Amino acid sequence: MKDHDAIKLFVGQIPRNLEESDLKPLFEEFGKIYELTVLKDRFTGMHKGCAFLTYCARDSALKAQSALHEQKTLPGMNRPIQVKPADSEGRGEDRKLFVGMLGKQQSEDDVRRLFEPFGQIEECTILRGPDGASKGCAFVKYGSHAEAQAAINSLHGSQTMPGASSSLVVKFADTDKERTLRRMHQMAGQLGIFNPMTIQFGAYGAYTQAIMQQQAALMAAAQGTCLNPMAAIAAAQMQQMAAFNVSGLVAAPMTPSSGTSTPPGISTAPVPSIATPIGVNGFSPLPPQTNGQPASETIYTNGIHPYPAQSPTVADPLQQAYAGMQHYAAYPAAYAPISQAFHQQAPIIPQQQREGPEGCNLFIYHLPQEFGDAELMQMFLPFGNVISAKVFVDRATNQSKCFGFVSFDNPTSAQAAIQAMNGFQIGMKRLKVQLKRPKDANRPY
DNA sequence: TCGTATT
Repeated sequence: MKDHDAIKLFVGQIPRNLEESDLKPLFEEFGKIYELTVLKDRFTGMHKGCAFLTYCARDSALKAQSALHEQKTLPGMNRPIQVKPADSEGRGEDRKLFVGMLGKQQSEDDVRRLFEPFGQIEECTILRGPDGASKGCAFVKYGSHAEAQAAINSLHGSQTMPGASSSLVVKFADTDKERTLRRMHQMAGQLGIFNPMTIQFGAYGAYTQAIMQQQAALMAAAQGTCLNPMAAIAAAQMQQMAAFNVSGLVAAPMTPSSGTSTPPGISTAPVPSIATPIGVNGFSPLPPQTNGQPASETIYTNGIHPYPAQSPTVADPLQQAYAGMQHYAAYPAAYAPISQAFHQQAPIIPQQQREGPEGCNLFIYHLPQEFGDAELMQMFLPFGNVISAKVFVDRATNQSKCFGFVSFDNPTSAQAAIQAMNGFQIGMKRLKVQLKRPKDANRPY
């Protein structure tokens, strides 16, 4: 039915209105298709904009890749179609071996001779330092996974090379992903990033700062437009609260039981309170509401507001902002268990809609590294009804790329958000908030 | 630095 060495292709940048039957003709011209599957969300059935494609013949896949990959843009897409081997195919890593515990004086030829009996060697590289001295290890790539496996079976631990401290190591080389992960862990070790305490405080700190400054921006806007004594009073009150909150949050110990012998914030003891919502669910770090105001409901549905749209009036953002501030002020560790339970029950509602109407979609750059979709949403909620908030994430590292999109359901909210948030300082950076580039409307049919 | 999605 299909070649034993067939390649499964990943196809990206597919318009979400195209199904298998629409795509088939496009790909069939390169050969007989064995399987073509559009990826769908497992719960909602939502089209993910990509597909897997396997031809019966390996050659067809290669032809399709070279003819289509980055070569052609499907209607309605901004970027060219992607056609390349799926991640599951590995990047040749499944036939590449890492060889350790070689003798320092062994050459590439020596290693080749050792590995030749098990198959066709495509690549053989000794790892060397800057001075050219062997590091005692190498990469050997075979033509197939089976050959590589045979080499492992026969050679791993089979002998000890002169000058090596233990027997020969022969294993599959790390995949790119494994390498990246390893690097991340190394960096994390140096920076202490993966200490749960640190990452939570990092997120919370930046988030708090963003909220505080956001309040200031909102108040400035309110004062500027209203010239109303009440606004001035409200502003003064909120500034006071901001000061209170900052000191309360950052300086106070987070739990009564932690840190008797370590300073607050550096404790390595388990911290069940604030840590859990962010770390486990990626939810907003805001605590449960205590005052009956609606501003924080969104938090518990992972940023999706379960109620009809808030009106984008001046009063509404202020009210919400105010409610948010009270949460910070009032948040004690005692809320932790409630907060935790609440978060665990929060429904996961996948975002159905990504993009709003023209003029409603914002592009945001210079986001703090630790901001996720939820924080982005939270930050723009005061300006109107947020349809979606998406932070771009590097797929290999799961790290934010520090930019994202926010979509409102109306242009007025979008403009208000630009007014208030563009140039907004967070840490060392200033947010860049602008309308998303409109996708090219005048494409020749 | 412009909606990236890998069963």
